[in-house]
Amino acid sequence: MSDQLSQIFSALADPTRRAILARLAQGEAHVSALAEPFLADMSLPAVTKHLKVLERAGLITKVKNAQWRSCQLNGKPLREATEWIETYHSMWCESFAQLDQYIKNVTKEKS
Amino acid sequence: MSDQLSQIFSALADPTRRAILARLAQGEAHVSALAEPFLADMSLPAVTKHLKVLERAGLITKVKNAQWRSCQLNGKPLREATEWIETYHSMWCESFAQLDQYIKNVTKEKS
DNA sequence: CTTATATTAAACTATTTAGTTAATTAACCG
DNA sequence: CGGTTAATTAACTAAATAGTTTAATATAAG
Repeated sequence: MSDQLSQIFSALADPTRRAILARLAQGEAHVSALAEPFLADMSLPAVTKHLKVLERAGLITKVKNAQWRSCQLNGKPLREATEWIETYHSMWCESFAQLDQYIKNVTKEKS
Repeated sequence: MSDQLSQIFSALADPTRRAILARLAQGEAHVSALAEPFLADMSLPAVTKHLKVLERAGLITKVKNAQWRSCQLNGKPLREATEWIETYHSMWCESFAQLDQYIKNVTKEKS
């Protein structure tokens, strides 16, 4: 699972991490601010770990600013993820593969 | 990790499963045909498990046809995945959040 | 210099995941 | 019926994941 695309999708496969990204879509924020909504459910080191997953996937970058780490969202990996999906999704929807197959099945059954 | 969106992204976070989906985008296929390109690297039960992950995520459906199980791609979950990404990706790119933040930082430093 | 704040690291545990081999089910075919 | 093909299930193992608590680091501020 070491390829970039797998890491991106894997990072997105967690509600906490998606919520963090949603928050960052409104602008950068430091770790404590990002962690605050989750501290009822999990510890701060747990959030740190989620941030590390997002960082390894390239979805966020951290900028050191005094004792704070300001996190910001990185659009490129998200684009790569949608591009992968769109390639095959559109192939499926627009290539009439489904219809082709349907016709094949019908003709096979008739013979 | 039981929510639908997490299951979809988690299913996509594996190169074997993405390859299976890519194959299915060209039309339906039964299990042995799908497994064939991977049998040098893994056993048939391993492929069966990957298909089960895809099925649980709603990405494929299996249709029983004699002793074959014909698998076909299901577009809807892929659409849900892209929709989630696009919501936050476009928010990030078009809302000038980055510029806003930049201005805030600059003015803060000046004071 | 000491103390408080922000964040990460270390060490550990429980659960999930991805794979294995061997056995089982189910349908077809001579 | 008996054998073959297609696919799954069972039982197991190794590695990864998500969380915990405690300890460490680094910067700021009195």
